[in-house]
Amino acid sequence: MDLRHLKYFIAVAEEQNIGRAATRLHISQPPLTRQIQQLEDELGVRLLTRTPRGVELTQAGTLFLEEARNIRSIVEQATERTQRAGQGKLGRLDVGIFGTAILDAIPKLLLAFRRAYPEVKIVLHTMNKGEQIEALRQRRITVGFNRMVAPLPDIETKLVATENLLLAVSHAHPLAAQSSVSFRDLSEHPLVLFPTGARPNFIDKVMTLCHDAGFEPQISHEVGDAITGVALAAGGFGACLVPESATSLALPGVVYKPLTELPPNSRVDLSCIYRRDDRAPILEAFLGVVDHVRENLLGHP
Amino acid sequence: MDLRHLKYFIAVAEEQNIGRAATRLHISQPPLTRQIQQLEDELGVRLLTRTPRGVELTQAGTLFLEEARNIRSIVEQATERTQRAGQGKLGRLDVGIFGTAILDAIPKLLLAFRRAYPEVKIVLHTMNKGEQIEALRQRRITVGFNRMVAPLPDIETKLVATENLLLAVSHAHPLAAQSSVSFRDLSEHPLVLFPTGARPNFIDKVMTLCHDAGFEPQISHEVGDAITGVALAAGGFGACLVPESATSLALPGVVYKPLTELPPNSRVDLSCIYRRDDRAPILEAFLGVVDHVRENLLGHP
DNA sequence: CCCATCAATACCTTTAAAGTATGCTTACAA
DNA sequence: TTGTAAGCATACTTTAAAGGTATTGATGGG
Repeated sequence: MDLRHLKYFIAVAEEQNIGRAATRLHISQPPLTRQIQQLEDELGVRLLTRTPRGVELTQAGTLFLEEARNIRSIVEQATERTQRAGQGKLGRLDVGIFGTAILDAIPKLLLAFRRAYPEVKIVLHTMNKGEQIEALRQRRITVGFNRMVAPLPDIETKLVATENLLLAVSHAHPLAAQSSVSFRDLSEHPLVLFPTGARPNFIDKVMTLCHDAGFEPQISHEVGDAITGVALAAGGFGACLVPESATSLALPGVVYKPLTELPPNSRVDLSCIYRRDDRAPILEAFLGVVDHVRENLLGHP
Repeated sequence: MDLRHLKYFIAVAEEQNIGRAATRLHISQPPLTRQIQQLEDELGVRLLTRTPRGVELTQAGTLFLEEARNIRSIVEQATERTQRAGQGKLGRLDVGIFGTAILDAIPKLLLAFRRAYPEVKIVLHTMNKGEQIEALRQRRITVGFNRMVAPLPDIETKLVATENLLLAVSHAHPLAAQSSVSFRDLSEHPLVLFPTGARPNFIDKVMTLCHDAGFEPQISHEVGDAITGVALAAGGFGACLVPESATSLALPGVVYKPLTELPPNSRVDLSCIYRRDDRAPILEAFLGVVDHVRENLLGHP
């Protein structure tokens, strides 16, 4: 049996007349007669009774008509769903997230993507940089978000945004009282740095900036993530350099101070990473949204 | 698209290798490659990524695999259901019923049929003889049950059972006291007859029997149906001749007396009627059950 | 660097679907 | 009753498409 048989049978059943059905199907009558006979033979069931004015359905034929219409509609739906999946409009996107970006840039991006592709299910996985790269290679995620990604042969990197550096300090901290804080002022105060884990990371960035500015930073603590860092700053354990998006972390007792006289390249980048060989339509769609959002929503130089 | 494409795609998806899938499908590799390409072209969707070791599914391909399996299973089910319908095992049987036979023979028959063909829905329609014939011609029913059916060119008749005549009388009736009642005794007593409506009917049968026995019956009342007739007999309005199956009607005050010295042909028949040109498998099935039940369950000479 | 594996392409064969012509049955009308 | 028209079925031809064989091209492993 064949989908053609179903189409033909539906036409014949609806016209109650093989000749008219043939006209409607843009074929001649004899092949249609034969296809219907073939269908009946294959099922071993008489679907039509031949009358002098045409044909009429048997009980089995009536049932088969319903079934045939049902099958055709299911095939149609399957086709459409597959096509939407092929256009990246239907399916699932596994995303690796990490760091302060989840406080600002990532939600904006994901919301924009969801608005454009509402039928794509977004699954978030919190993992650090090394885990993200591993997960990309094993195809457990399709995109990851991270900062300071070193180039890799199989992983493509796409800049999503750059942010200014701010200083998080307790309101009791001496720098909190200053109307403006220069980057060089940091040489006089112990710093809380983050994150620990895979290098190079934000710590290396800060160290480089300090060296470029001509001083060696006093390191108070190295902690795992921005939240811990800001919390320590709030508790007076030191000043903490954070990307702009961390200001969403409104912990009690914390003030965020802008910095003046920053060395060049002091902005921190947020990138998304994905397999260079991945041609999945959902990824293409996502990267399109990234481009679009970067131009419209996120701050950049 | 074609069911063949689905079958081929499922094989390829399961083998993850076009060559192996071709072997499994008993065709060679190139046509299979082409059929898959054709499917992809038609959908406009890439379903497979070609790898050096074979192929693997894209996200859209994974979705389409599910859809394809689903469609095939639905087609399979539709085929089976249609075949069962073609064998009279699935569908609907509209039955016209009437008279005292609904008290005994018809329930036995319908129960036997339901046991043999549990997936056939039986719909009962109470209608008299004329209505049954009309309904058969209009195909509103497929079989009817009746007594004393005159031959008709388009309606076939099949004897289901014959029954003896009994006399229903009030326990206060003079005949109730006799140890045996002869048919000729009826000449001395007024009779309640039924049914009114389409002739010839049971009334004509009784009249003919009386004439054959050499007397003119005294007619007390003519009523619409057996239940009314027996009720009148119970009330002392006269004796009422009934088929054996009416004894299921155990109205208070009624006794059923067998008759002796009955004239020949005194048994009453129950027949089923159906369109002579009807070849519906469910009807064939039903008639088969009728034959079977008549031999095993119902009394006959 | 070559070989094995596997998909893709080119070209030919075979199957089956579509077309044309015609026959057969039956209802309807003269 | 017979002629006629409508409509399905059959016989035969054409054409389109599925399948086969041989070969090429790409890629990872030894």
